[in-house]
Parts: sequence; C-alpha cells; structure tokens
Amino acid sequence: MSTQYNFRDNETKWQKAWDQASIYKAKETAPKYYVLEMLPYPSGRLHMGHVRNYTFGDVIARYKRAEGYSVLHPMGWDAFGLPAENAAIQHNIHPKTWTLENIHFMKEEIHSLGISYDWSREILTCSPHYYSHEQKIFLDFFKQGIAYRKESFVNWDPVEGTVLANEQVIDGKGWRSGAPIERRKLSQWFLKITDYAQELLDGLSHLDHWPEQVKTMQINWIGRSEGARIRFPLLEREETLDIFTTRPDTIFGASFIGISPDHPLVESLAKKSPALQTFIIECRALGTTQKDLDVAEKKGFNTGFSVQHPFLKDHTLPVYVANFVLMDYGTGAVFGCPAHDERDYEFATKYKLPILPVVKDSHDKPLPYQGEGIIINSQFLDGLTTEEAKKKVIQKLVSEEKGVAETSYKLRDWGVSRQRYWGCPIPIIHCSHCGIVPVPEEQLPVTLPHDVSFDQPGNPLDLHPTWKYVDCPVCKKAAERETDTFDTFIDSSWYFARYCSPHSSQPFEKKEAEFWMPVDQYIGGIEHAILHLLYARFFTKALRDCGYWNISEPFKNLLTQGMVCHETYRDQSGTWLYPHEVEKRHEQYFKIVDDTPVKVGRSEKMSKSKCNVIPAVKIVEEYGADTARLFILSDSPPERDFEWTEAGIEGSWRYINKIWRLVTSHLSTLKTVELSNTPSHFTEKALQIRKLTHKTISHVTQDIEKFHFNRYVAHLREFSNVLEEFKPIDTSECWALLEALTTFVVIISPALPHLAEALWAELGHNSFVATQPWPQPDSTFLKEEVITLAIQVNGKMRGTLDISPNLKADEAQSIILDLPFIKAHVQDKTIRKFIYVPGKIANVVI
RNA sequence: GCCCGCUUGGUGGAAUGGUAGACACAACAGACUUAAAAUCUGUCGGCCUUUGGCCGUGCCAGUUCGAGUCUGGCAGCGGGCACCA
Repeated sequence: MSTQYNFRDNETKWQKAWDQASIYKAKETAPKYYVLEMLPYPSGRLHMGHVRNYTFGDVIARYKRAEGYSVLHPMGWDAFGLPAENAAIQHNIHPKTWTLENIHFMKEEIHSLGISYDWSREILTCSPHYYSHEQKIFLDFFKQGIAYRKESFVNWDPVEGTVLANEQVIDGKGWRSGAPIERRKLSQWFLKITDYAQELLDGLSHLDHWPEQVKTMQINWIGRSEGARIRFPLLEREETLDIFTTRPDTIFGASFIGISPDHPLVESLAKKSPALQTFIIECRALGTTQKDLDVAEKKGFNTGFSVQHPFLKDHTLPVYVANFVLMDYGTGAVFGCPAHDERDYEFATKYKLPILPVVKDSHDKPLPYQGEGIIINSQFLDGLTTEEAKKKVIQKLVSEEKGVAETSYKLRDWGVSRQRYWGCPIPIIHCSHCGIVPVPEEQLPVTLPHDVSFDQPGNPLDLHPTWKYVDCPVCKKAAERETDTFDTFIDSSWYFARYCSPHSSQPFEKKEAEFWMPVDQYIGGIEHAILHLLYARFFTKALRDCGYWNISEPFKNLLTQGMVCHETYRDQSGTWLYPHEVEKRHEQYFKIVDDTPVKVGRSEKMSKSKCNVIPAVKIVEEYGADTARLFILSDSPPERDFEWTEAGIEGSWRYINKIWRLVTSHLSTLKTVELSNTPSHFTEKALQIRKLTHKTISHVTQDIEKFHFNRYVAHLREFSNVLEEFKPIDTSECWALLEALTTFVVIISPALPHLAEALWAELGHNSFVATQPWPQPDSTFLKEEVITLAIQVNGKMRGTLDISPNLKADEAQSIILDLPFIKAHVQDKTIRKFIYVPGKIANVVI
C-alpha cells in the first residue's frame, strides 16, 4: 500500500462513478432539502471565491443527503451582462461566443471539484429557453400593473453617445472618452417594488435564519418612516407645495423650503430664469450615485418664491432649490429646520437663514440637535415631548386641512431598462398609433439578433438595420421594437424557481416549485445583502400575485460568506505581481525573473487588478480537489474573510495523506473483526475510543448544522490524532477501532468526498459512501461523570477541581473552601459570597 | 456622507456571560537519513524574583461575583449605496 494518496486517479475515478450512477439527481420524495449557491457570472475562470461558495454548499448537500433528505442542488449561469460586451469591444469577439467559452471552462473546473450537483437542471440565462419565460413573466407583470414606464436619469456620455453604468463613470467622467458625464432623462421601464415595501419589511421578521445584519440592512434600505405631508400655499402663484417631513414637531423652527432640482415646479420656474437653468445643470453634473450627492457641498438657489407658514400668520418661508433634496423620496420637497437637522444647519449657515431652536434637550447639547426633548418656541406645542408634539401637530394639520399623516419609504421603484445588447430583450412594441403594445405571448421569445456590430458606440439593438422594425400586432402598421434589454438582476430574481422544473414549457411548474421551494439553504457573498436578495424576495411575491405559486419568501436560511483574500506583491517599480511570479526565501520575497526584492502588501480581496489571484484549476491540478476543499473549510468561519496561503494548502495536503495512512495502515488488523459482531466485553481503552467516536459524531453534527466548518475540521483532527496513537491489542479494541475508522470515513465524506470514497472501498464496501446514512451518536457515551470545575477567587482563576457535575452547592462549597490554594487566598478574610454554577464555575468572593 | 460589519499569540482561528489561545500554520530544537524530502517528538502570548505570580482579546469608560462575549463612546479596516455582478 502506497503511503501517498493518489488524488489524481481517485478524483477522476469517483467523479465518473458518481455521474454514471446519477446519485445526485434530485428526486421528489419527501422530506426535501433545497440547497443553492448564488448563480455565478461566467467571468472566465473559477476563482477561490467560487470554490469557497460551492464547497460550503456541497458539505451541506452531502450532509443532508446522508441525513435522509431528498436534496435539490443545482447549478447554472448568470450569463448576460456588461463584461461580455466589453470583451466584444476590446477583443472583437461576440458576447455569446465569449460567454459560452467561459462557461465551458468553468463548468469543467467546477466538475473537477467533485461538487454534488444535479447537472440535468443546469440553467443558462442567455438562452432563449430561459429568457423567453422571463419575457412571459414581464408581460404578466405588465398586465398586473407591476411593470410601468416613467422618465428617469441615466449617465450620459456625450462623446460616445451612450449610457454608462455607474462603474463606467470615474470621477464624473466617462471611462473611455474621459468626457464629463451628464444626467439625462430617458423614458424607461420600472417595476413597482414600492407597492411591496411594507410586505418586504414585514416579511423580514419571519426570516429567523437570516443573518441579523442582512435584515437590518434591508430594513434601512426600505427605510420606512412615519411623518406628515404638509401643504404650503405659494404666495406668488395659485398653487400649493406639498412637503414630506418626519419631524412635523419642529414646524415652528422652519426657516426655508427646499425643493429638488428635479421637482416639477423647478422645471416651470427655470423656463424664465437662465440663472436657475445654470444651477440645475450644475446639480446634474454631480453624478447619479447616492454617495456623490451626499458628499457634495450643500448648495441652493433662491427662487424668489415664498410660502405661508401653516400656523404663523405673518410668517413666510423662502423657497430654495436645494441640491440635497431628492425627487425620489417623499414629495421632492422639504421644510428646513436648521436647529434640528444637520444638512439644514449647514444650508442655513451658508445662506444666512434664521436658526430657531424649538427642541430643548436636557443636556444642552450644541446645535444642530437631532434628538428628542421638550418643545419650546412653538405656541400650542410648547412643553410637549417631541413624540407628543408629532401627534398633536398632525391632528391640528388634519383638522385645519393643511396636511395629513403619511408613511414614506426610501425604497424606490426598480429601473430595469438597460440600453445594451447583451441582455434579455424587453417584449414590447412601440406603435405610433396604438402606443405601448406587448408582444403577443405566442410570438415569444423575442430573440436577440446574432449579427450585431460593436464598431460604433451605442446600443447595437438600436443600430441594427432590421431587427427593431416590426408590424404592430394590433393595427398591423409599421412599428418599432423596444431596444432596451433587462437589468441582469431580473435574470437572477427567479432562477431558483426555474431549477424546480428546468425543462417546463412554462416559466416553472407550480406543483414542482411548491414541492421544492422555498430554498432551504441559500449561500452567497455578503455583497448581495441588499439588491439581489431584495429583488428576489420582491419577484417571489410578484409571481405569487400573478398566480404562479403560493410562495412569499424564496430563501428560508441564508449564509453570507466572506471574501477570499491573498497577500499582494509589487516589484521595485511598483508593478503588481502574481503569486507565481515571486519566490519566498528566508522570510523574504524575490521576483523570479530577475531576483529583485519584492514588496509585500497586506492581504486583500483577490482581484485581477492587484494580481493576487490563485486560479482554482492550478490548485486542483497540484493538490487535488479534496485538499482545496479541506483548506477552505478548515481555516476561517464562513462569514469571515478567508486568507489564502501557500502554507495553508500545504498543511491540508499533509493532512489528506495522514488520513490515507491512518486508515490504510490498519486494514489487515481490521479484517479480523466485523461490525455486526459486537463484542460482549470492552477493555477500558476500547471504551475510551468508543466514547470519543460518539462524542465526535455529536460534535461534528452540531458543527455542520451551525456551519462551523472550521470546528468540524478541528474535531476531525482531534479524533484522528487520538486514533493515530491507538494500538489495539485485543478483539474488543480492534472492533472499537473499526467502529471509529468506519465512522471517521463517513463523517469526513461531506468535506472530502473523493478520499472518503476511496477509503470506503479500501474498508471493503461495494456501496458509495456518498449514499451512506449519517451516523447517530450513542447517548450513553456522551455523559460525563467527572468534569473539571474552574475555581475563582474574586473572579480570578485560582485552580481547578475534578468533581461530578451534579454536585450540590453546599457540598461543593465545603469541598472548595477546604482546598489548599483557596485557603491560601482567603486566609482570615470573610467570605462575602459563594457563587456556584454546577458544571461551570465556583467563585469565592472575599 | 449614509447604512451594515469586523478587530483575540509571529499567522488563520477556538471559547451558551464562567479555566482566553481548542485545532492548525509558521518558527525553533531534536530523532530518523550518507544527504535531502517525507515522517515523528518537543517548545511556542508577554513579563518577573518561575512547584508561583503579574499583565494580556484595537482604544477609553460602564454593567456584573465574573466581560473576548453585554452597554455607551472612539479609532482602524472592510462590504453596500439602487446601471458591476
């Protein structure tokens, strides 16, 4: 028997055997368990972040299978998106060709990892077999009023004449043209996610197995706030201006009105004011991201208009156009109360507007004070708390018909139009006579034309000579197709449903989907905490309301994994170097080609731009899939970032071989006993081994259940460390060792499926370890008769005592106070308190 | 700027409010070997007057018999901010 484990032969051998036996094909037999990793974008090569993601999913899938569940574990491709178009422009390759090539390589690499996927359910979002159903769903949303059109802003590159993604705008300039980007209004498609704001918020409280931080982020993103809508009459026109505020209690501190540069009123005012036009242009140059708007200096433009204060007869407020007021939130207009709002304070100071405090705080904190307190300077509100004042002022507004109580959400409707080629075509026809006409269902899918050119800037669909020209389905006159495509977030908002019946002629079969859904365990990066997860939740509810199914939440349990990081290297000139370009000698790094010293930077998220990437394929070739999987599981808890190191992968490789030797070296001994033939008597050593075996089963089961994969590996190592030392000398000890090793091979199998399969065969089995049931611990071995109790004096550890965990407090006290090291510390001092937590601790307080 | 996290030995990390550092990696010392690799054994938070004691979980406070863990404040690092996925 070789002392080195041959991973190359074994891994391909077992992968083939599993495929042939189709043991990972999902069957609809209860109880079910749906484990899903986030749909990957086919970027080209598998990186360690993928390996980590799929390894976590595979451990869970294999464990649940062993637990007796019918497991659905599918995989597919988020195949539309910007990078394919960039590749088309840069390398003159068709987005489809580029995408399919990438998928080809990545699929092979995933396969080499031995992940237990049911490949018969593979999904490809760029295939008409997938996106035709997406078009059908969109048409249903349109019928249901969930999809609608409105104008909104895009990043417009005036030189290229194209719309840019936020990531293509660098410091306010186009990434290729360098031209300053304008915000330009376009008519686009939106989904009414705001209709679901309250339900999306309420649903979070039932997602007990989602990380708290993800739920908090979503709560803040939805941003429900209760306040008031107040109607201010304009003095200069026969119009009123509605504002939304969460602080109606500070109405007497109001010193100005701020309206968004995109407010309808501003549009009409700007027609007569070139100065205002200039100001609006300035605001629109700020960029479209929230951060740009937040960081920008607060600026305003005095319109010369003013409004009447609702409660102060002779008091008017000037109306400013303010760059920090968002049209998308509330009514696009606010009243400014500088004493109690930071932005208003900055604004009022700048434009020398009055700052009147109306909330008194008990600690006399400096202004602006945004907390709670007692109302002052506010007539009928004086003396009330801010909470009481809110209620009272709303009552008064309502009775005088000047306003209403209102709940507002920060959540905005989801803009799904993209002016790009490589996405799902929006199945709509624009007819000059009939207006917006949905493509009739029997004409679906609207397929992407293949013959497109990326030679000129702009959307190739819009520039295509024939594709967009069609006859109107209603009046049969000449009309044009919608040339925008969908945001790729749509593709990933329902794929989990399609997996349930991937070959259906409908988007999915209700029966199958309701059998498998919700996803029992969803796994992916924390970077998707808000957008993807919120969109998928919204889609699930919208599909329900269109009659597709009776499911409201798609993901029951959520595991958000951290990033995979690696050290960064730069040569003397500051150029980034790949790990394979450097060599380590005596704690120092050198560039291999010219032997010059290398500067080592801190560990950062693996990225191509910093060259700190390790291709998964290289690791699998050098060490095998099981070694890679083991390292990824053993070093960090899943939620945290993972640091990839050469030493770490080496250490895992050594352990793989250690396991191989541990089991194979005992094979001849183990042949002398059979598990079905339990000895009537066990030696003390045999019992100790049995106790450890069953405690280990108990530990690793809990570890996997709680996703403490690093502790799972630690417990495996503790177990094997003891087994290595164990030399059986009689039948009962041989039997205990066989029980231990058989158990060991089964419990390593979710993590190390190939090695476990090889060892299972060595142990003489004809079955797959992958289909073995999970072992159950014998509870008689889990009880402890004696535990080590920590003894403290005044909370400081002073020694330990081995006693029964069931010892009564008074008995424990007399024993403990009699201990020499306790006597030495207590001496003649009085014992003020004696704290005893059975099985945990004793604390003598003096 | 706003929202959400994270911070424990040389390193990755472990620890239902109850013995801080499990399990590893690295390093050092030793065994085996002609030698190397592999393997095995030992040491491994800091300090001191070392069968013992003091300090120590980013920093400053607080709650508690007892805080890495809970609360408040601060710093550093990271994720998200609606057209990257």
